[in-house]
Amino acid sequence: MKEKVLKVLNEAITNFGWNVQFDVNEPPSEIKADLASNLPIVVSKKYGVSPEEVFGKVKDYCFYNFRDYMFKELTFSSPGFINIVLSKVIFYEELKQILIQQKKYPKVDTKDEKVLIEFVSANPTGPLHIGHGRCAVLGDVLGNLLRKLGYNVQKEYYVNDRGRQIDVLTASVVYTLIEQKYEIVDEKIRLWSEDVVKETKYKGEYIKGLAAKLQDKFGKISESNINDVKKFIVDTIMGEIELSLKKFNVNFDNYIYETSLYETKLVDEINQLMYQNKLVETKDGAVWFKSAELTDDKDRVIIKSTGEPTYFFSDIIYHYNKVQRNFNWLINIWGTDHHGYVERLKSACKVIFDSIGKNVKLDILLYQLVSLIKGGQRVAMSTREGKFVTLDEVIAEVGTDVTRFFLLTKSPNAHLDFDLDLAKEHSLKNPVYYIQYAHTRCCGIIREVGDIINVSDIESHPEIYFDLLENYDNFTDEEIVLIRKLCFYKDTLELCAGALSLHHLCNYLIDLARIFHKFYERCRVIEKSNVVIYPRLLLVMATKIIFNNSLNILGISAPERM
RNA sequence: GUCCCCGUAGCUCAAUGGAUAGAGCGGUAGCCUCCUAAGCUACUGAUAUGGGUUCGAUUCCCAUCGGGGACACCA
Repeated sequence: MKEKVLKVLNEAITNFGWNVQFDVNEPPSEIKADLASNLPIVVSKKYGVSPEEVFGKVKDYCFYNFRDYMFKELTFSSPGFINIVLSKVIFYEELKQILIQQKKYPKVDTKDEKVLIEFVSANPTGPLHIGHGRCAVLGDVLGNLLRKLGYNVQKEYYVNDRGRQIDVLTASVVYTLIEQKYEIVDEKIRLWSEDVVKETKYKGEYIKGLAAKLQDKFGKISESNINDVKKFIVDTIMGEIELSLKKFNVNFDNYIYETSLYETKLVDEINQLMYQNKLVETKDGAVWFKSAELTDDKDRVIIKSTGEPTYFFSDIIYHYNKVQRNFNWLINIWGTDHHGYVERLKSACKVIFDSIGKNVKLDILLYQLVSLIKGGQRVAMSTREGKFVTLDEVIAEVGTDVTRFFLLTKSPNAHLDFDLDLAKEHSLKNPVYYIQYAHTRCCGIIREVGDIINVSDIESHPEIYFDLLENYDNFTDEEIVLIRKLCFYKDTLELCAGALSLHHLCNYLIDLARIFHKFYERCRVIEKSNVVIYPRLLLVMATKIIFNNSLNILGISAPERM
């Protein structure tokens, strides 16, 4: 809707030789217009023409070319806004598309970009907690949205299954086993694990569970099978993580393991690229990436003096690997605790992608961490210390729909306090139920109407009934507000895609639900004499479609009854 | 010390530089002979502080105060 108006207004100013950036937005509620634009004042500023004059010219142009089809009324308000009342034709046009396309609405052109969204990627060292949940839902829903808007999207989880943390994890589990059954572990491994846990170890309850499983699976643990033990521990934890994600209705297309990157030729290729382009140097027995020459404040190690690659090196390989798979829009979703790492990776990727002549967009989306409040106290979460409330526990307490919605309504940039007690108490009064209830009311009406007329007829051939809509002249305020809101659905999706955040859609839905509940109170579809008012029925059907489609993007259920 | 995010109603959060700052929860008072009252209506109530830029600032800039986070040959 906005897009169409924007296009016409742009055409108008181009016609007069002006070229400016301006907005088209919904005006404040006290202004009786569908859309408003700051175009007059913006042009006035740049070209020294009075806003009134700009308005006059634009109005004439719009009315001459698009009256009836698009504009009903254009008015000026100071200091330089143009208020737009749209013709009902354009609203009906959109409404018809909703009814015809149904689940497929809004149909869009296929986009060229091949998108890879990498998110969660929590280290396989323990269960997911609520912070991972936020990341999971942000990525999952962003993927759904971009898919809906015509992009080819893959959702990927990157598993860091090597490095020191895996050693510490393995040692922690083995050490726990030693405490219970000393003789199961060979001396060499015993000494190794005791040495590692002296410094740091994982302390959660789940470590004991893993130790028990280890005993069942291996019987005896020695140097010869320690790598299998590591793999078993990682696989077991990843199995749990995948289960949690599934319960949370988060779906990944692919899991990629860090170790698998080292089994390919990528490492040699990257090394060659780096040396060829003089991006690295050897110093103190380690290999350094010369990032200080880029945007970093100092150089960074990629191969330690022990010969072990660092996480940074793995990440360079991983991103190279993404591009090798022909993705050209990479979106990473990270916790804000990684913000210092953003520029480093971006600049490294840029030089490497440039050197192989690939044009790739890399967006790194940071979300603020979630603080869990329990008993009025902030709970510091630490996987290593075993202090956390798992995602599973939260879901069990308040449910998937409520948790997802709670995590999505807030802008990723906002700190988030998840008060577990409050969430439990409020789960029955959650806004998500307000939205779902509006949907069930749509279903209820359609069900009742079904007793009087054949509804599936209308659903399969809505175009036959459009005349009834167009010839219905006495729409009430509630109906007009509802129609307008439905027609702005697509704009909301575009807004979310532009901002890479779905909270706008959540707010839109709360708004739509309120508008629909009001409509429900004021505008009966079935009159007492069992007469069905068709235009209203079509509105209800369109509303139901919008609720369904958007809840589907959010991964939240749309129940028929509650 | 350097860097990043945030500070809006009693609480949890909205508001791509726009017009009289919006919701939900809570509180107060009403509304079911009628498509589910998990609803509707009315009232209640907020931009941390001080400057600046702008026709216009919750939004941008500077300072102050407060909260969270990051600054490894960890991942």
